Amino acid sequence: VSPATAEKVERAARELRYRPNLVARSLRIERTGTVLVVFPVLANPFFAQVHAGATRAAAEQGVGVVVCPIQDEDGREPLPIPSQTLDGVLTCSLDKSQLWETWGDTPHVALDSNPRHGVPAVNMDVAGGARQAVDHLLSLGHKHIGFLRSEREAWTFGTRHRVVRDRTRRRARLTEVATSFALADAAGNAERILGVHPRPTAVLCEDDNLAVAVYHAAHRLGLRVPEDISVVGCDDLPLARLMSPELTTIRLPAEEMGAHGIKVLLALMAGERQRCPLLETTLVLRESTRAPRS
Amino acid sequence: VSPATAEKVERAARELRYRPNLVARSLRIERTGTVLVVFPVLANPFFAQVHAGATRAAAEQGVGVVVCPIQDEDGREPLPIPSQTLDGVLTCSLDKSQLWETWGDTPHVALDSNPRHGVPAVNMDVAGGARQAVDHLLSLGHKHIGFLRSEREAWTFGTRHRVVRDRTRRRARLTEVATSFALADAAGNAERILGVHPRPTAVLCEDDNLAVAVYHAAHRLGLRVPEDISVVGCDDLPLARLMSPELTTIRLPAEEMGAHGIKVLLALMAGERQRCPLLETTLVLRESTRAPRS
DNA sequence: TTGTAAGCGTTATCAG
DNA sequence: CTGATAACGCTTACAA
Repeated sequence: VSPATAEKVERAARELRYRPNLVARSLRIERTGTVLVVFPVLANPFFAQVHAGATRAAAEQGVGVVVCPIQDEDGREPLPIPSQTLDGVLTCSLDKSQLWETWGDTPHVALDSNPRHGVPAVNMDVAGGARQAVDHLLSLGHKHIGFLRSEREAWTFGTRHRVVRDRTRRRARLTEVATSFALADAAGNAERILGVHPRPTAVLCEDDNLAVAVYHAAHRLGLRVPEDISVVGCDDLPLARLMSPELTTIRLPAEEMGAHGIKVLLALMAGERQRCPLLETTLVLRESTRAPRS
Repeated sequence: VSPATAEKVERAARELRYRPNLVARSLRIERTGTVLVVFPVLANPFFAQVHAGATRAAAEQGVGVVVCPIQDEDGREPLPIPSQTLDGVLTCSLDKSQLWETWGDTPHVALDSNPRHGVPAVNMDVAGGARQAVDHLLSLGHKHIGFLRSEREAWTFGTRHRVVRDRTRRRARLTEVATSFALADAAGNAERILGVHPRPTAVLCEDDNLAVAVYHAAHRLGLRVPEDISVVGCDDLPLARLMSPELTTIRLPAEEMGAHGIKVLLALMAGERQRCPLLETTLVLRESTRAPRS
């Protein structure tokens, strides 16, 4: 374009306060440039990390990301889902296949979900992480392990549950307590698992926040971590390094999963179906685990 | 419509797997039925409550809500903002007027923000809440109050800061420490404020999470709450009732603000400008405050 | 009750 | 390099 006309056009645009109509543009080019990321709840640092990874990966391709949770923080009340004009949907930690119909045939990739649900899934090696955690406790000599697990049904929780049961079989006693992630529940259930007789010498938690509840309960019961009770968390939230003693926890590649999910989704939108490798998880050893008292 | 034709149409629709194109529909009716809610960060229960209120109020009018944070959890890295096709924008706890230009002239209401920024603002009585908290401590007889405040500039923090300074003037000594909300910072700064000589007998925190950090620091320094140090939080997160001792904190009407914000926004979209009353805040007295040792 | 046509604001194509 | 025109898929108004 000639610089002269370009200038003329730009001035006219400014004078008329011209704003391109993005809806019309989307209609014409047949894409909105936006994908939706759906989480169970908003206020969880793990999901925030997934989101950060997804958002940055999407931005690299000029795609925007908006978020929507399906529950409020108490984890009870379902929240309405926006039926929006979107290029794609990325769900995280949701197994509800009924929910997936909300978006008809818009491209959909699931993070941290059952890979057998017909939706391309990007997953972390949840089983491997759990295995490392259990093996760590067994190798320290623990013979009675508590498992403060999620009462919610989900692929992650299911696989973790299975691994913990299988791996402890004939090697240690296992005491399970199911809980919601709501703080009040977690606090009560943490006390319950520490109140079992005989008491477990170590507790495995589905989540770092639950580990906080266990610390809290231990404190109330006059037990010391890790002298009286070892604790292992999951997610490696920033919080984990600030607890005293610092929390041994399973690190999950949250950001990486978010970024990877977006790549698979964008590929899917372009018509290509990609292979999805399991993302690596590692046990981060800190101060909250040691051998049980003899 | 005749039931016969209706049936015929519906069958044809099913057979052809017809999906209405929402973009085309939006172009024609000139609205998308979606508003964007923007928060500083994702993983904060306070914002989650605001979101729940906003989402439910919007759903009542058939409007969907999507969310977007402008920072990642560390509070450092800015995240890209989706420039989307939206009917309106609700920002929460953001003062950055530059950011507001992102949405051109789409209707915009600001929550918890400076009312003098030309954008309709729905606010809580932050000043009143802070006043109650300070007065409570003064009436207990505290003569040296610590204020663990946010280092970020924002309308809320500014007003609270002003109230705390004005209200303590000539009535108590005031020791201020500014901090970010990042856990590592908070932990360090909590220790700093308790390390001051002479030590404050009470600490006021910008946020319940900061109060957790203060509890933590107190514990490390061998101080007991509230015998050695009184603590007051802000937000009344679910967490507050689970701390031991239970936290005295300023309750902010988060859900109400979200719902009210949506109402004002929808009215604005319809062309009406509404008055915005200050939403009530109350100090919730629990166990973390008492008179100082004499 | 059913069918037709115009128009929303873009982008893309094709003459001038 | 410029200007006119069709098409995206829907809603709405009006005619058959």
